[in-house]
Amino acid sequence: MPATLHDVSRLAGVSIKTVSNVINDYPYIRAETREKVLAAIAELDYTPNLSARSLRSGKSNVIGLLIPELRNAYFAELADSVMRAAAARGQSVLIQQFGNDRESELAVLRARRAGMVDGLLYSMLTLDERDRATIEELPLPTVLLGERLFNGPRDHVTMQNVEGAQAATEHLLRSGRRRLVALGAHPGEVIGSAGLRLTGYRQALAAARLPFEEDLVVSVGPWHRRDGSLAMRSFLERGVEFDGVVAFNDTLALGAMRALQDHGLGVPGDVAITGFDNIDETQFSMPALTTIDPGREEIAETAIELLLERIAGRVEDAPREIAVPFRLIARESAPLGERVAGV
Amino acid sequence: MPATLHDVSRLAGVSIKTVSNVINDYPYIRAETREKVLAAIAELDYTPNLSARSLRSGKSNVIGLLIPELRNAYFAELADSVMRAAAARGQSVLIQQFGNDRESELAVLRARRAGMVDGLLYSMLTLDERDRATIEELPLPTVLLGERLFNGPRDHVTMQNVEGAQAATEHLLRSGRRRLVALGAHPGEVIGSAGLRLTGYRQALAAARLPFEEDLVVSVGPWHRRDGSLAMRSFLERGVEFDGVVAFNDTLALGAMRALQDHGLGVPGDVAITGFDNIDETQFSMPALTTIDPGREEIAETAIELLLERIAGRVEDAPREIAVPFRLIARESAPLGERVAGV
DNA sequence: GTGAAAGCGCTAACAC
DNA sequence: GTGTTAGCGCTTTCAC
Repeated sequence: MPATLHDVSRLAGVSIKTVSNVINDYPYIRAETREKVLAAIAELDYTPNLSARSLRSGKSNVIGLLIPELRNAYFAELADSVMRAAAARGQSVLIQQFGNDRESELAVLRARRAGMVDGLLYSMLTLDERDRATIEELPLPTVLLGERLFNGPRDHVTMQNVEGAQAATEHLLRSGRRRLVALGAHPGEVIGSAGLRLTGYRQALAAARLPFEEDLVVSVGPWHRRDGSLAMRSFLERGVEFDGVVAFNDTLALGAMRALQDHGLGVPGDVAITGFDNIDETQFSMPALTTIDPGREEIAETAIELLLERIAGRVEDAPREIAVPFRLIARESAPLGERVAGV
Repeated sequence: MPATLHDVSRLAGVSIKTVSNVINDYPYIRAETREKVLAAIAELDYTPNLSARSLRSGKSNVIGLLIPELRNAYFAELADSVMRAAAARGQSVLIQQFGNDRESELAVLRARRAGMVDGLLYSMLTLDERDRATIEELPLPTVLLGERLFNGPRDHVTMQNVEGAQAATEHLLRSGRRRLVALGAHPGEVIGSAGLRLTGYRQALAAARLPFEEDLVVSVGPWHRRDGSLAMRSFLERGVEFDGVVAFNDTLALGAMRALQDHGLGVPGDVAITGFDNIDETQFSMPALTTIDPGREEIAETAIELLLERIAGRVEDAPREIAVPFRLIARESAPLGERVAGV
């Protein structure tokens, strides 16, 4: 049976209010009183009951993080960053995964954790414009992390998808590649990561006055390594000529790289390839992967910051949208300055 | 202002207890009453306040998961499995990372979340025998996942470190390799993962009547890809002959593989290599990594099960220790049946 | 500076 | 079957 404030106050010979004051660093307490209280706390090994505290105060200091799945390296690293940023501000993080389908994503949103969580960091995956109302009506302070629902109903911290993909594509073009596969498209999608990155790819081609060829666009559903690998394999069977790949994320790129090499193609000799996300692993792949660093740390910091402001009620104004700067990280899979002989 | 039980009861024209009964699926309620209550709940969009519920009931249905860090793929995948197992039983998971140093590990243990979490799943990293009392006195139901503190003070779900490492080593020996590097040792450690896996390695050598050579044991502190890569690089500089590597986890193996290939050595042609953990990525590395699958899913399921039993107070007996079965997964980096010409 | 007391929203005796 | 009520442990208003 854990000790309560009452136990402490009884042992210290003061009132419960005084104990509460000590715990909450209320400044005007006689030093001697504080000593007594602290001694009693130590003796009883007292810890405040957090349920009671949050029932009374209306704050739990817990933030919910809604992501597709942790076994996806990007989200694991994002969660890691979010938890560090949260911990630095005295907040805990309750993670909820919703997988890859719309139904469970909606289910997780519906399952409200009133009183258990003060706010939500939500990385959208499958929801879109028709779910705008759902997002708008979430009963908790919420900051969005995905890329859908622009001019959205909520604060939104985004990475620069279009610009990043454009930079990756331009990087390949600059090194002399001309026939670039876009790997990871989601047909019909416009404002999701896939749609935006495809836009960046197209913009880079247009700026270079190169034609956009449907033939070079490869659709891939989930962006896992296996999917990248399989998609590239079947693309190779089609016999379409190409000398570069703009993969829409790192795991796709790593999977594709594997398929290329299995097929006897050298990277970057025959085919140069870029990824997107800068997950840890890209530094250590063979070859090391050129990628776009979307600023994960900064996204996490900013999102937590915005959310805590909303929770504190410090801002009442319209939703804010913050685009975090990206960086192109040139590594071996698509070195800079290289010029290809063939093709 | 969210609706409360009172609001619902008022609107439905029944008492608060009746509403509570409906919510908690108390069986003996007139259908008509239940209808009225459900209608009121829907109209007010009522959700139970979880802080209040857990203050009152003493249960939060939240489980704490203490792990070193989520950016480590093994722990991300473990967390994923734990969260799925927990979700299937109506539990949420609050993850706390403590990094790689003893001090923050102790700090996380000390920071008790009384009332916020019903129990702990704790994957020990740096603590050892001298911390036995600390573990023993944790004020919450706790199930251990790491490998230290055998015959420990708590329920413990372990992977078969010794047996797994022995199987990996035997696998290499069976394919004709004779000079096997043990990669990832922690000098002086006995009952941690590194110590146990080294024991497995030694046992396999002994069983094959091969000498144990200190020269072939490579120490690596944290088991990240980079560390594996660097350690292998400096080992290569020493010029010691070898034809196989038993890496103590997958990321070490992947890093080492990279260093080997950079050095012009073929895998598995010149050097065969095995990992440990069976992280997703091992299927897609180049070459695909032979590894030990420690049974992550089953570990998660079992650990949650034991923990919930403890929380429910269904068991009062001595701590249980459960070793989950492992599997060797032979892939390209160390194929079975292969016989090497050289060396 | 410190104490008394109300009440956050819920569950569960207990009464009827 | 349903209602009344005490109280989980805390914060906070208001006295003094």
